[in-house]
Amino acid sequence: MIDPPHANAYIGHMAAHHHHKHAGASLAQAAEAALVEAGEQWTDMRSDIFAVLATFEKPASAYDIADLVSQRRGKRVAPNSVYRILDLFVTTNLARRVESANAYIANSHPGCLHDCIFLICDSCGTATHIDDDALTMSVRAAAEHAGFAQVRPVIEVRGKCADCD
Amino acid sequence: MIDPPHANAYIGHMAAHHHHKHAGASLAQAAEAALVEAGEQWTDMRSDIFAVLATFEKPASAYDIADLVSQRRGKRVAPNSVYRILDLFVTTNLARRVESANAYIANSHPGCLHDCIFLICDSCGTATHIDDDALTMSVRAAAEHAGFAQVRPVIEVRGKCADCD
DNA sequence: CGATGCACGTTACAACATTACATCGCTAAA
DNA sequence: TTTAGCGATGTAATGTTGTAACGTGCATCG
Repeated sequence: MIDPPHANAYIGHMAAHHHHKHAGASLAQAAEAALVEAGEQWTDMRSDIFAVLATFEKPASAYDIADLVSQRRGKRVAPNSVYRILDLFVTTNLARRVESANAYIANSHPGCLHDCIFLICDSCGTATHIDDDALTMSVRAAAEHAGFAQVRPVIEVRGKCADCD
Repeated sequence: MIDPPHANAYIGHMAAHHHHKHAGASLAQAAEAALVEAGEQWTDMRSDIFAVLATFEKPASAYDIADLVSQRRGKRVAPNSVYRILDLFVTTNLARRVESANAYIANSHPGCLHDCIFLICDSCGTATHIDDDALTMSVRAAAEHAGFAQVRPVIEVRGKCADCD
């Protein structure tokens, strides 16, 4: 089976659902709601860490966050504590880990669960994300076809963004 | 535009070209040829590092490799040196970096250039890879559609392999 | 009141990665 | 033949990312 050369052209699928993209206070509120919904507490520490994470344009390392949260609280917060909470955020879908950057980024629509595709600029480091469920579902399907279960796709694209190009 | 529910089903594309999958000595030979082809030298050190890398079933960390190469040579080889050579291997397509594992894996068909999809088992750590050019081209296209250039897709799927499932 | 559970603190350490500079061996120009 | 240059590797130090083990404070509930 051979695909014709044009078979791979990008079609521009859009997800079948619509997102309410949050920002600022609205985002924090949505995050709190999602975390409580998951049966977890919205503590001061978690709130601070989420707030700091949300201020970043680029994926933030746990250490970046630890530094800023330390400043904000006037007291050293160990990376350790930050990792614990970041892990919680990732499992509850409030944040994502960007594997190719060893860093984290706030989910701008928490509570809305699906795979996403990150585009990370090698020059300026900013990350944007695409939602293309057709594509991510195909990746999942390919993995399952190969006998994998409980799959968690990691789809990231490194390159030059439109600004840095 | 809304995709019908079945639109994401996995179709099972195969690449339009055929690979000669190398193993053992044949693989080392192919690697040497590819490196020389790229205008680089095939030194003893590079040969040893490639050989060690190729023995791994699972993605190998630079430190894993450093340890084994040190044994093999009876003399400490610093991680540093290993990283240098791994970087070279990655840029010349003799090896791939598995971002979600901070580790490297030999390319079983060096000289054959295309994106690949890794499946990494969370239980046993083994990695297999899928070639699905339709899928990877779609990812590239999606990124380019978003204004990215010089794109380098990182597509990995974490999960449970058929054996560990 | 005491027991339990959870969030967070503290310390130490392990794992991954880079930087700067030194040395060695080869080759090409003087 | 010397020596200047260059690529590959060695050495040492350091930076960054991630985890483990264990302690403390605080709320809730019997």
